[in-house]
Amino acid sequence: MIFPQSIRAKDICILLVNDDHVCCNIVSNMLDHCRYEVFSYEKEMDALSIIREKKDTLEIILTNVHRTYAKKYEIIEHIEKEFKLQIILMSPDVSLSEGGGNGVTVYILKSLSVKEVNNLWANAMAQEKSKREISSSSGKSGDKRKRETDEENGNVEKKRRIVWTKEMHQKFLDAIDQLRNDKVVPKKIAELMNVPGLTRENVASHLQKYRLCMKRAQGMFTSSSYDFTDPFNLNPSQANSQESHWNPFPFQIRSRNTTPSLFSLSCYESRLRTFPNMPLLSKIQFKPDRSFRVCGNEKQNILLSIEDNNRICSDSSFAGFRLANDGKSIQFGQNGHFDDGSVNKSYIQQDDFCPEMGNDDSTLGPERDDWMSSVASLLGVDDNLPSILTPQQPPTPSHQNKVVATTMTQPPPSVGLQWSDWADPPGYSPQQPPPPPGNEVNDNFEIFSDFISTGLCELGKGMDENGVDATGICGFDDLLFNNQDLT
DNA sequence: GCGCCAATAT
DNA sequence: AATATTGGCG
Repeated sequence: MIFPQSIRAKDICILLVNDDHVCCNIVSNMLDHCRYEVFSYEKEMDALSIIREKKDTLEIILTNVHRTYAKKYEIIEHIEKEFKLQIILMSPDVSLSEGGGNGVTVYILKSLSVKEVNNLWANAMAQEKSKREISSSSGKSGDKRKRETDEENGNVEKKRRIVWTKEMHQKFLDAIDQLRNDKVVPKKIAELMNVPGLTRENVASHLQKYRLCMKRAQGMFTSSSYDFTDPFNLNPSQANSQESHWNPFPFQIRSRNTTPSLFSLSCYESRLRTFPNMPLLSKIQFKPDRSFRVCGNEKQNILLSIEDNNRICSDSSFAGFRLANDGKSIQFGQNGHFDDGSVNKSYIQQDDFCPEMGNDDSTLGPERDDWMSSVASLLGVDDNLPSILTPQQPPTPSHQNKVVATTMTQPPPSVGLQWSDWADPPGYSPQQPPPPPGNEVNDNFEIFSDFISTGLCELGKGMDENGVDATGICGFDDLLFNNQDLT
């Protein structure tokens, strides 16, 4: 763990010692909004050494001392004694606020609400102000020296680092959109955005990065240009608009999620954000006794495959989708086996839908419904997916040893997505992978050999409700694409 | 002076 | 990591 080197004196410098990310986020957002700096740190002991190192710039310690941490009082007292810093303690543990913990200025009981942070912040501001007034009136001479180097007004107002909030970025995008026929240049964008204090340089810098992202994103997909109107990945997000940091890379996702019991496919979410105006596919859930793999090929497409009982690519376990090489279509399908042993490699059929989702072929369980509506939302169609998914020509066992690729009906053209089967993109020649040891037939390899290569990654580990180890979900941050770590 | 880009700084 | 700054060039 490396503490940010950029730590420096601002109006107030706070060290946030926290292992609770929700908490961290709330606080961070608040502080960002107030233009204060906050640094989070996870390990108490590490934090202590940081405090020692940075004590001259730190003014408040905001800490979430975990109740299981044996030395919690020690730390608090230590901070108090050694550094004479304000301590704000957050804890879910009521008893902490009663006994022990000398030197704690404010207690916050978790979980934390925005309102509480507001109050806290007002409090901290007030304290700081009075402290400042005192110190500036008592140590005038020292201060003056500094002031004088600032020349005259003493109000050079160091250029405020602008924060590209989602709103601002949206304005930025809107401006570009308005300029669609004109030349898109920083000056005009800045004018159209009409944000006070925003300079041409600011916009130029942002534009530079925007274009860079565009280029990278384009490169992700094959040849043809894909219209990324939102390479910054902001539009479809319902996230807190106050959030100041956005993810410049379209396909990154949040951190690893190892929810036990039921996994939700967060990686899909981020994937789908590459499609403007498309609703997020937020929930596809799998039973925990299945394992997942996310594979990437050199074209940066991804898909999700499901292992059956920890055996890779066994009988009838595949579900997933991938971006077609036109960059505008999504292909998805399911591997199905017929009674006579023939394999249907690429269709989605209503009646034996998603056995790997934990449903019996005949069952229309809630999970299936979830899945269906997820796919529906993925495709931007209404929830009546079954009618869409009904194959035009239902595959029958008579298709012996033949790949059945059922073409689906078209979704509304507005979405611009095409149903298609798993056919390889033109000009694509898959490499024959070595047959996996012990597996006579490996249908998934046959179909998806292009995906299953060096980019393959094992997903996070999780436990199911019986304590059985199950492989969970991963994010793109675990993936290597083109041998490049994208994170 | 502007816009673009890459490199570099904060 | 995100943004700013700078310098070179058209």
